[in-house]
Amino acid sequence: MSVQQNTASPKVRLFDELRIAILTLELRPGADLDEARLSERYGLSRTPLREVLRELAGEGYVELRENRGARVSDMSYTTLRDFFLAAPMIYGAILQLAAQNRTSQQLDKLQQAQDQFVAALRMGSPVERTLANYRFHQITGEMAANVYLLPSFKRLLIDHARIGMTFYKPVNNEMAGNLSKASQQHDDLIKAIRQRDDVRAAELAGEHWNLSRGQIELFVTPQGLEAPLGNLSLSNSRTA
Amino acid sequence: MSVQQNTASPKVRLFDELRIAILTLELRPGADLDEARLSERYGLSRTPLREVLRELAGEGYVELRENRGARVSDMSYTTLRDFFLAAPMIYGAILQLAAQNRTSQQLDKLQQAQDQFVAALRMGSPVERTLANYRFHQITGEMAANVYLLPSFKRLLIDHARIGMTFYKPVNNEMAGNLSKASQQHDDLIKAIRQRDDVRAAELAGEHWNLSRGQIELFVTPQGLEAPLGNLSLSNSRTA
DNA sequence: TGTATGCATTTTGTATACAATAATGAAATT
DNA sequence: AATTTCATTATTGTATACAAAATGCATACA
Repeated sequence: MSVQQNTASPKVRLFDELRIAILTLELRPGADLDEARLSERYGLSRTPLREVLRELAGEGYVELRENRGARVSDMSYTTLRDFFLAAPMIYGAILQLAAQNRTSQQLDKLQQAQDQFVAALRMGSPVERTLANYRFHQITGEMAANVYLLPSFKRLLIDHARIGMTFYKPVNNEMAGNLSKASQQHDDLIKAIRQRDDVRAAELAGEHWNLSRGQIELFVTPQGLEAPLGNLSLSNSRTA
Repeated sequence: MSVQQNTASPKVRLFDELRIAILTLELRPGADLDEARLSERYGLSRTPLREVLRELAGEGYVELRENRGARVSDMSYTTLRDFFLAAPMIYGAILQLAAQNRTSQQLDKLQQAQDQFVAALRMGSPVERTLANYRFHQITGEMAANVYLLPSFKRLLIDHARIGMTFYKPVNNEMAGNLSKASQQHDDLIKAIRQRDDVRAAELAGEHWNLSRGQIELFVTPQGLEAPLGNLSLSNSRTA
């Protein structure tokens, strides 16, 4: 991870730590955010804390309810459906624009993010992997640099990270293989973006998305268990 | 306009009035928002005022700069280009989803908004026309009800209103005709949405967008003046 | 037993005072 | 005369105190 970070103001620190905690599900969707508790924990009075909560709400991390405090943005099967509808379109557009508009500095940053992603795949925790992947796509958003697309893109990235934390635990070989495929696709994306090949970038966006979707579906609709119903509880039926 | 509105809390009132003022260019892009002045004007202390500014920033109405106050979100030719890129895609998606998901109550609201739009066309000011059009499309956004698309859609609506205020002043017959065409397209959209015909709705979205784009282009690239260069300043050359 | 009512507690919302930072302008130096 | 420096002023950021609203709980009642 990067070195200096402690110079940031307490407000920025609070903002970032809450963001990370939400992205990594350390703060669960729907969790209540108590102002008094948070302000004490971060050594900040409630006034700036409330401002931070509003800024987080603006980006979709939390939801504010009048006279009833803030909570971490919820995720239901409805939002999962919304996600599946919106993500391919927005990701495609962002990556296409990224290929058109990227600067060479941004390209370097993207490569660094990918290096961290690879490192996280090899020996990192799910949290590190999720954050590295988040960072990779965040940079493509910066490259695209379209003020009208970014709000939705950022919102998608938040929940993609959270969905990933839920569903991307590789329990079998197929899932583990998917992760290395994802890494390969990142490399291909960098190449296309470097060459300013926006058509290829959009194409890769589609492939990357399909892989991601497949991974999620492996969890949402797992292969059914094989034991016949009546026998299921035989081996360890102690109660009743 | 609607009747009761004064029951709202001063905070909500401030929020809405600022929103309207920004949408109608009463507050110009880039304009400074002084906290002290605003808080005095609305009889609200700076604490809740600052919270309102952050909420407005979250939706893209204003931009916050650390230690340097808020200003109305800027518009440049860069953002205009971004707008042209993003708008057709997002509008199409929103209207398609609106046709799929609308409730009958929402349909009624949409018809009311269209009635107000027609009224504004007949005898209203540009401000009323812009706000009625804004409201119409805002309702289609509610119908679509996709949390990931809405942030970008809302951001587009803000600047579409502001661009409209700049460019939709009908100075000739073609422009006036465009407005009645737009109204006709709204009627067609309502019909498609009522029938849950999402394909037709997406198609109409494209047509509606093309009309809007043409209107803007009429202003951005007007027909050149015809007088030859050397003679241009002859008739009223008083200085030099 | 289930439901309503009112009080006590907790939590959120607002105002004000003060601290920190940025903007302004006058004086001094080159 | 132009530019830098420094003090003054204006504006933003934060802490605290208080007001308002919501929550939880005990009691009364059907």
